[in-house]
Amino acid sequence: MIGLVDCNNFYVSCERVFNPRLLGRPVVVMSSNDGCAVAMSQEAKALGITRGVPIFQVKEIIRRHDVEVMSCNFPLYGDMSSRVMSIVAEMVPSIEVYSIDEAFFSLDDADTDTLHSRGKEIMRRILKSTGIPTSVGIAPTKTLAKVAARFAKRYKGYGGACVIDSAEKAEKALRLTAIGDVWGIGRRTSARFEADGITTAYELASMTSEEIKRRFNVIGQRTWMELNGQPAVVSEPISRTKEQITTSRSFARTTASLQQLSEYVAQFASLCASKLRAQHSNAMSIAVFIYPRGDNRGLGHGSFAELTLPEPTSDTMTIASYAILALRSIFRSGPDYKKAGVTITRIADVEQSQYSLFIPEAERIRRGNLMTVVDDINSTIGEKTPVKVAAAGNNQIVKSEHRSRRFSTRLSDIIEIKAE
DNA sequence: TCTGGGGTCCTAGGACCC
DNA sequence: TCTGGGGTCCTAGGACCC
Repeated sequence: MIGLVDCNNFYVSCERVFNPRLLGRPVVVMSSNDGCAVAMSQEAKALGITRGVPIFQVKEIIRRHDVEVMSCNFPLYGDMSSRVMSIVAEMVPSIEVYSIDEAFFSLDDADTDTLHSRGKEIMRRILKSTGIPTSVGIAPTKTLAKVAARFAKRYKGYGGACVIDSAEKAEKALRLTAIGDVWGIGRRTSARFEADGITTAYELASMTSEEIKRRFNVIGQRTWMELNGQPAVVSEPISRTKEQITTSRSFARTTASLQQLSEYVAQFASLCASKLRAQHSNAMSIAVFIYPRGDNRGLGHGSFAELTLPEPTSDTMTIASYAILALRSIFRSGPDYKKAGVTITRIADVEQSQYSLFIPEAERIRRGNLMTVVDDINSTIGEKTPVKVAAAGNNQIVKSEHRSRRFSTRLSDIIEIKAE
């Protein structure tokens, strides 16, 4: 059997751990730049605030009901996530961390009572050790475990943990699950199904395999198998190296200045480079994109440029200077820009990188040593004033007006308890 | 007026190889 | 006038996830 542990309203729950004043109240955590709602407490959901809605559209609800709005605080959520995951890892034979707030795990026993109580025990330990409430779903496949976890969340009777361990239970759950709520079936695919009169997960699971093969791609076929209890979604090896690394932001204020954009792009490139070094890789290619105001889809004509680097590298200075070259090739004076980003691709492990014959190895080694020192400084004493390329400037890019402190990762932000 | 960010997988089509 | 067959690799775009 496969289990799924899913943290409830994760970002909001993290904020509540360190700020009990938020308990029992409507709370919204906003996306970067304080733009959209990305996590809501139950109380905020009840007021009709939905995930992804722009904050300015719900201003009136926020004002009228005194909703607490928080800027997102990823260092906090990331740290809380790894605490939750390490607790789960101690309690199960194997774990696959699927996202910041979810993990699949394996369970070898098959008895329903044991499964249910083990699920509850995992929830209890996580809550006690971290303060984060969770839900658990257990079933023969990942897709069914997802269904089970939704049920655990939705219906109080399960006590937070739901087990699907028979055909009858699966059928009951699938009949109550809308097609678009199935893992792997998004907006586009569910619209296609609905046009054919298929509205529940049960109707999808009941199709014949010929029908599925004729009408859908392999993803649809896998989903169908999983709903019928046959595992088809393979496990990922833990901590795979990334094949693509992106850093992008919307700006607090739009800008028409090449100088300003160059600083932002240099910052994004630097961040990409340090993420690259953290996974011990080099990249061969760098792309820069800029969004003019009014272009929400992005990537209008001439707003994207990709360059090949002289050799595989993770050197901040090389990557930043190529990023600025790429930016200059697409920048036009006139429009206001509201967003930019840098993506590095063609990533390979340092040991497997094939370097240029014409760049002296000594230079490569010197740069590598320099980056190691920079990373060391920044990870130990560079908290507030990190060492960086001068081209990155010193400007705050995004708006983040309601951010909590980095309680669990920064000593100067540690929580204080005052005696009355 | 104001609307996130960072990923993965799959597929079709082009380029290329022998 | 007539001109093969079988394959790999890469990339862009679509769809999806949290």
